[in-house]
Amino acid sequence: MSDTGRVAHSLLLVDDEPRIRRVLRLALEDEGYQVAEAANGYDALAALRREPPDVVLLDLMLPDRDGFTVCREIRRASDVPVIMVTARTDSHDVVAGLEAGADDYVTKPLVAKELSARIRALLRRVEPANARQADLLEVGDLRIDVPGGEVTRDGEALPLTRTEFKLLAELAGGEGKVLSREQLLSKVWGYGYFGDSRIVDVHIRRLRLKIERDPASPKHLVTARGLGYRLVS
Amino acid sequence: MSDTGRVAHSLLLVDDEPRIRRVLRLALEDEGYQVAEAANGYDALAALRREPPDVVLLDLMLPDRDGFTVCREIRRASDVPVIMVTARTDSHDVVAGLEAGADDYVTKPLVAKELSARIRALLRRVEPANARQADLLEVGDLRIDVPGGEVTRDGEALPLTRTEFKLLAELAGGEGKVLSREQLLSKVWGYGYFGDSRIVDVHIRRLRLKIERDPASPKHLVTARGLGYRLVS
DNA sequence: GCGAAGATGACGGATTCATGACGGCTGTCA
DNA sequence: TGACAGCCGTCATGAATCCGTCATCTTCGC
Repeated sequence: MSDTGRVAHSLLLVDDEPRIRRVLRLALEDEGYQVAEAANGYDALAALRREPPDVVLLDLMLPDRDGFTVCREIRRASDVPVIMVTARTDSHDVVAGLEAGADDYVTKPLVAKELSARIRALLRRVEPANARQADLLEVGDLRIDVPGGEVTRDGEALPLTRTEFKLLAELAGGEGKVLSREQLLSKVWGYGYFGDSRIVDVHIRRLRLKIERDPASPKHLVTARGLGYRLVS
Repeated sequence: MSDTGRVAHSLLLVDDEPRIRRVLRLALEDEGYQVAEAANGYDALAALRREPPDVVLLDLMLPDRDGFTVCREIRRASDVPVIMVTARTDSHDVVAGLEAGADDYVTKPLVAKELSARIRALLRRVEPANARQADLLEVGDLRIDVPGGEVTRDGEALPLTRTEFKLLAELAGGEGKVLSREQLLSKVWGYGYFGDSRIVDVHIRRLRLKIERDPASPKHLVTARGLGYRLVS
């Protein structure tokens, strides 16, 4: 899979103590997360509506209503992953928190690395379900269905080979930017490839024969002389 | 994989201490789970292969290899939910366990109710993904009745064997996506199948002979050369 | 017009898949 | 229990096609 363009995961940190929020925020940002904050249940629900995060970290003791209730209210409208973060270690609270719909329950004082690992574990479980839709690229009149391994024009499938497809998908992911032969080689052929970089030219040509209406004067798959190739709409 | 919708969830309990296994088993059966046991990593992997449970409870200290390794080996072939259950409370171990692919990490001595709640929370997260397989799939003129184990065309039942049916159902569930031989092997033949992946080709062919009007030029069960197969309408 | 970079067409080796055949295993039925 | 049919995994073979390389031609920028 191409790790290209991986954005930082976003967290919503719900806790009434500014000092704890600050500590946690710094630690989590350090782990590479993008952190938003809320000081009470009301703000949390508002923030959730406004901009759904990837994971919610929810303290149990909040000024307006307790964390269990907030969690249940979140669940009424959303499947967002929720981790309870609280000082209450009693087993009954753990059960109550999980029953309220939380995915995990960790107790303060907490170790940032552990919290981060739990967030990652949860994301690992949740991500695939979310990623299900994203992979449809469109360039000009081409539709590139990455998981389907298929390119269509006017609903008609184009018979691309594996290498051609990977090459096209890579160029399409570059959003019109010029990609050098070396970049394409390493992404499509893999890092260990030591052959002639002219191989790119040949496959570019084969691609053009299939996706360009007039392969002799390409409109989409354009040469950037001395630099590489790029795909434009 | 719950072929069986509303039957009790099954757990695989991996721990080398018979006493602990007994206590846990009783507690978990009390909570309504169906519990299988394994005393070491080797047995665990074998049991997993034989009959995949809904959740694996994995002790860290095993006689043959440590739980981290076992977990990684499980992950190499399966997405089954794993909860580490261990006496080691050190935060480094928690992180290592989660990094090895576990979904949760709980420490002994443990409270049955809490463990049960964590299992439920995990299942809640995982089930929808499994349940996504609709009961009745339609592809082209085929109707695939998954729980009924039957495929009909024009109201007429096609005599598929078990393997053929599972293969077809898996492909139909993929919604036109390309599924690699490895994916199909692990889903249809199950975790840990080590035979030749050409077995997929052979069954694809047998399927084609039964579902395609012209098996020599398949319209539905299409080859994605170098990638795998996919089912299109 | 010249040199460099890219385009083009052809070719043989290497992959990859389709196909048919075979033997072992299992469950069934007498 | 023994015969039998059906299913499954393995294999050998042959065909399709994909891929990397090369030689040559064309185009572009100066």
